Amino acid sequence: MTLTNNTFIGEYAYSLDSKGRVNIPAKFRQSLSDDNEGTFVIARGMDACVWIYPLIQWKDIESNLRNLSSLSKINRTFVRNTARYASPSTYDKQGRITLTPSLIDYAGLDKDVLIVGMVNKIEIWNPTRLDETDKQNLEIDPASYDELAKNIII
Amino acid sequence: MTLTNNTFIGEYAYSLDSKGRVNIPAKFRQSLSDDNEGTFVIARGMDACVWIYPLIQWKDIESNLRNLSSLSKINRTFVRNTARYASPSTYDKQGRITLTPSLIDYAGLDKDVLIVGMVNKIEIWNPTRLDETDKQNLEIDPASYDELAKNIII
DNA sequence: TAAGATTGTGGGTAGTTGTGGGTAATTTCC
DNA sequence: GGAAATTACCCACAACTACCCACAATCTTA
Repeated sequence: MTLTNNTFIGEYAYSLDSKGRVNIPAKFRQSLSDDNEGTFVIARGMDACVWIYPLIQWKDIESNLRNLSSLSKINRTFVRNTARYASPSTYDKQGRITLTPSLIDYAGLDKDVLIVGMVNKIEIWNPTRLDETDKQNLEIDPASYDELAKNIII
Repeated sequence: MTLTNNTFIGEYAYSLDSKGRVNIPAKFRQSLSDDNEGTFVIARGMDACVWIYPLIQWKDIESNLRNLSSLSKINRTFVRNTARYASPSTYDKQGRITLTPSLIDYAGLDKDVLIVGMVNKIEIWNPTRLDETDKQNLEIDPASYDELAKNIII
């Protein structure tokens, strides 16, 4: 059963092989609409993980970046930080994408990885790091949850 | 996999040889549309790096410069600084373009260089200088950064 | 329950890519 | 005009990547 196109939920324990390849869960691949041509864009996450966007989602980001004039220093920095660590990756016949050494290093990935659906994108974690991050986030100020509640109905 | 035409993302560690040549990453060359005829325009970056535009992108910039009245002093200065150090460069059979000594000097380039995709253009950095620039940019006011991020959903 | 299809994982191979250097053509300068 | 320097073009090789095949485990279906 496929939910909405290009929407990803759920958590999967997969493995990263010696060539830097990870399988994209079949459910996620099925959710990917055809206009993505089997391609994702991998990038640095804001947390210590890898972010994976469907191609068309990324194109949206890209066209926003394109409209930022490089005359302004802050724009240059923003574009550089966003684009620098991103790269397209098409999955092979087995459904795997190849991660860059730089991203594997950034996310501290080892053989065992955790793949997490984040609705409009996918995250790849070192399980240990995700645990640590979870613990830190337990201390989130309840007030900021209240703030969130204004914007989303659960 | 090719993204949009004339769009460049990702970071690559390449080398500048004794003849002043740098390879343009294969992914970037594939992204270059045919009407560029394998030609880039190299210029001084606003940061301490070399900027590389696809030819047709540069033509666009040229026509914008053309529209700046030379009555204003700042316009004259801007046009002069932009045009002065720019020059076209076609890549050879191996995919390399030749940089001018003036630009190599300006960007302080050595053997090891970092090639960064900036969406509509390419930057070539001395890795050490980029590190330094990154550190300086940490001091950017977070508020203005957030302002940017507000308009771009990542 | 059993057979078939699908999915995740490992590894081999051929083609591509990055890098160095050589030679011929072109330009520059005296 | 001719010598020196520079530039453009070509070849070669090593490293890497993309593509292919194989197999075991799981899920689906009759």
